Amino acid sequence: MLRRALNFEEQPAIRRLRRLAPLDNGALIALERALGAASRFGPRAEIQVEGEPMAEPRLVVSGWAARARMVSDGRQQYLSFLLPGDIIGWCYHPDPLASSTVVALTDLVLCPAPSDGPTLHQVYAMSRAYEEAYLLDQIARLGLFHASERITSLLLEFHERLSLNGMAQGHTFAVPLTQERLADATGLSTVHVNRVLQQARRGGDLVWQHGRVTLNDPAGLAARIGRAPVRVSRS
Amino acid sequence: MLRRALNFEEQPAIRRLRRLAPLDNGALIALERALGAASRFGPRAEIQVEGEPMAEPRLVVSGWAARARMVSDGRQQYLSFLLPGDIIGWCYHPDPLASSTVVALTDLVLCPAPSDGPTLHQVYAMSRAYEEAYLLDQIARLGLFHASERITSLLLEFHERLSLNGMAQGHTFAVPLTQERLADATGLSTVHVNRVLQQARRGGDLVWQHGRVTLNDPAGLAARIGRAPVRVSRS
DNA sequence: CGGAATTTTGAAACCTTTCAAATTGGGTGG
DNA sequence: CCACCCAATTTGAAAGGTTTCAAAATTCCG
Repeated sequence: MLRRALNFEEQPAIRRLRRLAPLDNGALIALERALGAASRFGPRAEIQVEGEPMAEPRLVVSGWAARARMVSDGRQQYLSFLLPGDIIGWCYHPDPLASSTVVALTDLVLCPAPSDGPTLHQVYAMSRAYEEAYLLDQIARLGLFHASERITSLLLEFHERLSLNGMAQGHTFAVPLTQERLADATGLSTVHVNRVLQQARRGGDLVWQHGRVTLNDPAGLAARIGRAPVRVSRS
Repeated sequence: MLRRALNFEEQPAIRRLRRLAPLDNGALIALERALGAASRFGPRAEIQVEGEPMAEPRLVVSGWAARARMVSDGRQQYLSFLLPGDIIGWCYHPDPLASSTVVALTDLVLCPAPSDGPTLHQVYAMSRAYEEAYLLDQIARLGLFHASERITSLLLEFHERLSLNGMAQGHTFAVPLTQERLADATGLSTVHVNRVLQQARRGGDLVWQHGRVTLNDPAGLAARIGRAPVRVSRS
């Protein structure tokens, strides 16, 4: 039992939630119980479909997903990424319709997001604020940046978020995305993503091998594109 | 008194809020009182600054504002537009920091957003949901669309929103933006916005004169770019 | 080991930006 | 009411970044 509890608190999802706001015992118990009701999805599974009623809110336990908009000719734009510890479908109004499709990018484990008590509401509110801030970053990325800056900026976001939930090892972290998906996120063509990535590697900015990325100088890259860490609350 | 009350309900801001959710008498009274405490800003006034603590939530009574990200070299990207009836700074977590700068684009009148009772909370939740949906649209616009589609898409958004709050007359509505600002919103250069707009006029898609836009066939334009009206709730 | 998915390459076409200058338009003061 | 000025729009030409298409090379997985 003790072992299990320990393991529980080391889960990236729980780590993230704890960093957003202090969790009391009741919240931790509710979360541990919710984890027991987790369900599993394969890559390309659609967790939520744009325009359809939203399901109950869920917590990403492990794996990556993306919010996406698709257009008729098959192209798609990733709006944001959902990583372990992120919340899907938390809503403040009745009868909500999904404003985006959510698709699993890897094997994905979700569990119900327990909503007992004000502590968890607090945490979800923080989570929501971060989510919105990253949406704004994504707009600035697409509207203001060139190809290589877009990719740098997105990788820095991954690094920041994966550091928060304990999934980064220093400047290294797993990115389970193909270049095609990176293109869907950055509004570029796959071919161009490939070329820009090669240039970044040759320039010594990063190493990308076997699904793992190492940013050689995250702070330097951030400075180069004028990026500051995302903050949503004073405390 | 009766006259005043009538005028009150015809304000675009109030019209919008009423469409989001039914307002009970208490809410209407609170709103009318809040309008009495309105304050006025000139173009370029900064209502909120990215990274600084957020002020109390406010309601846009009249005029246009934009949420923006700026970079050091003076360029800026508009993230979204704030029109009469929109809410600025409504937040669900404590000690919030602004994740974007809000700047007045015209003469702007704001009033405190009253927060008495569940009715108004409901309305603000709906407003928030729309705001997020339009942010997602903006991402898709920048990531997926070509110049002319971006502009069309944005004008359709304006038309939709200004219809909701009663500020559109059929297919015609005021757009108090210069081409330079349209460029800031669409991630294009001013020069290119100019050329695309000329083409749209010559193609008979729209008329833009004296700050007023007429879309000759909104539904046709929407179909051309695959746009559906934004919906956030089933009801 | 074989087959599918992913990454890589080349060259040409395309869209968009940049720069600089001319033109138009709107508002102000004389 | 006209002259003037500043802001906004318009124009041209050249440079630049990105896409497209098609095919080759590589990697991954069963």
